[in-house]
Amino acid sequence: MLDKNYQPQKFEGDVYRAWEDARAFAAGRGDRESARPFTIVIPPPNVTGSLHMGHALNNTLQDILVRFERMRGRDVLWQPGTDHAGIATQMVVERQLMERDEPNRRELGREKFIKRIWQWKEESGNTIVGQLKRLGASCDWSRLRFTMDEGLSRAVRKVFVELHRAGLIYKDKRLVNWDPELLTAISDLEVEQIETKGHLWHLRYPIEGMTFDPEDPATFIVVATTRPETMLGDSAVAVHPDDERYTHLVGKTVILPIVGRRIPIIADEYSDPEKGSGAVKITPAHDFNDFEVGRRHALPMINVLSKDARLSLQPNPEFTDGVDPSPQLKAMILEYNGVFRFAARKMIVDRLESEGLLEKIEPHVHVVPHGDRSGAVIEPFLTDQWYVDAATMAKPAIEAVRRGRTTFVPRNWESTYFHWMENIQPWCISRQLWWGHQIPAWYGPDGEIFVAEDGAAAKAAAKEHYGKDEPLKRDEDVLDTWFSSGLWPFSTLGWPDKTPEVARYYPTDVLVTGFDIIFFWIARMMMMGLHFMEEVPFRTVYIHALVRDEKGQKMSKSKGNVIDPLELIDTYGADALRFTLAAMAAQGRDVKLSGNRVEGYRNFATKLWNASRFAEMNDCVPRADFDPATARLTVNRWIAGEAERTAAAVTEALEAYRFNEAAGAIYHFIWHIYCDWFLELIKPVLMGDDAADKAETRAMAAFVLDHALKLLHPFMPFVTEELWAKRMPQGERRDCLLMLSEWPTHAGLQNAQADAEIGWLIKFVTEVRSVRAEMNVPAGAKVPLVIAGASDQTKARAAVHDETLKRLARIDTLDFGQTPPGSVQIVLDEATLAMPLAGVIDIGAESERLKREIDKIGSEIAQIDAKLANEKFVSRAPEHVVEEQRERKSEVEATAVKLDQALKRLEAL
RNA sequence: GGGCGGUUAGCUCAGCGGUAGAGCACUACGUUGACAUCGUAGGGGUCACUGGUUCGAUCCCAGUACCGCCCACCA
Repeated sequence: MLDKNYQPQKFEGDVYRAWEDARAFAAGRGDRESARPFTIVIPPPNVTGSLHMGHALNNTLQDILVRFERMRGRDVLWQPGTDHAGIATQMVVERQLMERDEPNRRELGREKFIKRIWQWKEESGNTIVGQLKRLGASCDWSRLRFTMDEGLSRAVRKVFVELHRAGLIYKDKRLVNWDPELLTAISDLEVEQIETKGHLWHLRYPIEGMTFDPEDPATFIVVATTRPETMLGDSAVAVHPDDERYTHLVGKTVILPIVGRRIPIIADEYSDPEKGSGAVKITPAHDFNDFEVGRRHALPMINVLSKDARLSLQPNPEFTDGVDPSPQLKAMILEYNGVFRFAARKMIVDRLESEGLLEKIEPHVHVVPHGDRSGAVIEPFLTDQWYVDAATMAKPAIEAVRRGRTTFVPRNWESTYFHWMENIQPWCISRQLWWGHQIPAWYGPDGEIFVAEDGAAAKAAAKEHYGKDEPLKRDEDVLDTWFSSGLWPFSTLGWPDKTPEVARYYPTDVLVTGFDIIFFWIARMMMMGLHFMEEVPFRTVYIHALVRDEKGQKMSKSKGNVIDPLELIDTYGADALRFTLAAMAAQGRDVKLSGNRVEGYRNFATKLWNASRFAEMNDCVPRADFDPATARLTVNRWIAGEAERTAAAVTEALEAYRFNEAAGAIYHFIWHIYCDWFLELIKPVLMGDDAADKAETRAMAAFVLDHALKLLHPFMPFVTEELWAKRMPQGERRDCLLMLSEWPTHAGLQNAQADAEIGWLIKFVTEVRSVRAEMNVPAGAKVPLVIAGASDQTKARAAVHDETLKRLARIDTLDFGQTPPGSVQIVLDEATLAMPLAGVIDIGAESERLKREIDKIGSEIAQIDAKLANEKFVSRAPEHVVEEQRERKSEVEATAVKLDQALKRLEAL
């Protein structure tokens, strides 16, 4: 017996356990050995993470696909796992140490700190796995992987070594995005450009050989800068070669204020005459553009900052222009060193101002790079880092998408992918962190680098190189988290071992993810997959939207507009949340989530629950020997056809990744066809006493309900599985789980005659109800009805469905004959439905109603006439469109005639 | 600066070269033998604007306005 109410909290956990107990999620099940595999790798959530709405959407869509294909008989592998998320995780544990007043990271030391993180990971690292289970995710959990598992770490080392050997990984000294708070390099992608109100300082640099006079512009050159503190590291002033204002100065030298260093005025096209003063200071060690200018002109790169963004001036020849520092300079260095960058800015501006070297300060809006994790202003910083030659590796990855070996859905994301890949920069992969894959590179005493998969191999290589054993020191840095994520589609399958899984499940079928990680992740997987597996990692990339709040804003903790999916699951059930996300996941549009939408779909689950209760109460039990194609009753033939059409629509939509259309189709079928009409139409049969009709109808009601449960299962797995089992007469689970049952693929159940007849029936009932309501006939009142002018077909139909019509339209007697005087009249095809309600209704109102109908239909006739009178329309529009209009015209005209007659009858009273 | 997307009912969104749709909200009625987490009926839209293509445009094309996102850019 089903409970009276739908209460998802009561069974979702049990249903999930039943699936797990049956090992229903496992790939390579015995019954699917010869089946085609279907593979999805999960975008691994951070171990630190807990389920947010983005995960909920992402995993719901994957689960829908996976359940759909599993029911279609494929051998499904949905490969789960989590990501070690280098910076994020390290920060979480550091924060925890701080909160607990425990020794910090540095005090602990690397080894103990890493141990601590592992400990944390064991304790609370898998909360998100439990949360994904609550969502209903049918991953093969027995294959759960973590990016820092030994196997995956081995893959990382092998990839590093091989790419290094191929010259695709190299070490280089160049500017990186340096996070002075986290004290690590980060990649371009981890930098967020934030528009900031700042200032533009115009500085006067005195020209050598002239006596500086603030009143005489000929004695100095003005440079504009947003970062005056970096002027200590200037090594040139650049002007545009064509800028006539400055031509006479090119080749001259200026004396860098405060420092006194002599630096050249150079001509370089980088300088933009429109910007600032047209002359720009060049600080190669602290600006990406200046770095390039510096390289072109072989300028010294003078670093004036420390790793934590304090002034750090070295009185070396580079800094002092080769001369011994003066006592004043020494004093200045002492004064400035250790001053934080923004404080230094003020000190320097003040000093320049006092010396008459500050021309003006303008307010200035510009974008400033910030670290996406720390929020700190990023410092371009000159360091040694490891890089991947992304430009080379991108080439096959671009080609693969161009040739359609991997396809994006929706297609337009391909241009985003191409644009980025074609302009890709060297990828900085080293991070000055402790948590992650330590770079497999060792250094000899003379700095020689030995890249090898382990220490022993490095040692051997060193021995061969030096001719004897030398002490080696391992690179302390770790790899960018995305380096290991890039291997995910094959490292999770056991690569570099030649496992059966690699052979069977790679390449994967589809990757489901948000557009925000196209660059971070998709691009890297493409590069790595093509290089190491010589095959794309996935055939299709389905890009879904971002989930926003109901006002369309991105959810964020700071805005406080975060909707917690787990709370929605608690309140409405996982199925309601899943269905909402699927129904709103139209391609190319963000998902704006509102709570009452979820509530609406919870109500849908309730509806289904109650329909199942109805089936239960009426002994509508599936019968193994029942063949829906043999149904005799029109209503049963009709519903079978509708079920078949719906299956086709859902299937087609899912194949095209149109989740919202698939969801819409099954929703409409269950609620508005099966419940609203079919169940109402069969009540008289079920209450009646024709045993054969009853048996057929029960079997059909059960068959179609099962069919609907299957179609709905990918979207609402819990309630469908529960109903599948519980509504059986024994109240016991069948040996077969719904999730492992077969997807409906019937054909030949449609029947045009049945469709027409039930269509007529529905129109009949709807029209009568509508007119009753309009005429204020009390809802409870039963009225007589006479059908005038009925054809034989109509008479037959009315006779067969006599009880149904009476029940649904609230009619007490249903006869054929002439329209009685004083009737409310409805034109239905060739017939007129008359309800003799003289005395009950207002004749005037009825006459008004008929006139409105006549007006409406008149304007439609006019519209059609205008079209048909248009010679161009008749000659140029496709034949079937013209024919359609002609047919429509004759139908509508016939109706108009009948309406006129009806009105005349009424007025004749 | 480069690119992408959006503008359809009060709200959130589908859709489409030929009668404009859903959910929620709203109004009226309703304890009809699954369901008030419901049923029946109803109101509500110049499909942002301007041109063009077409027999016909909400839909295709161009432009405009507004909104949003991505990439680039510390003068």
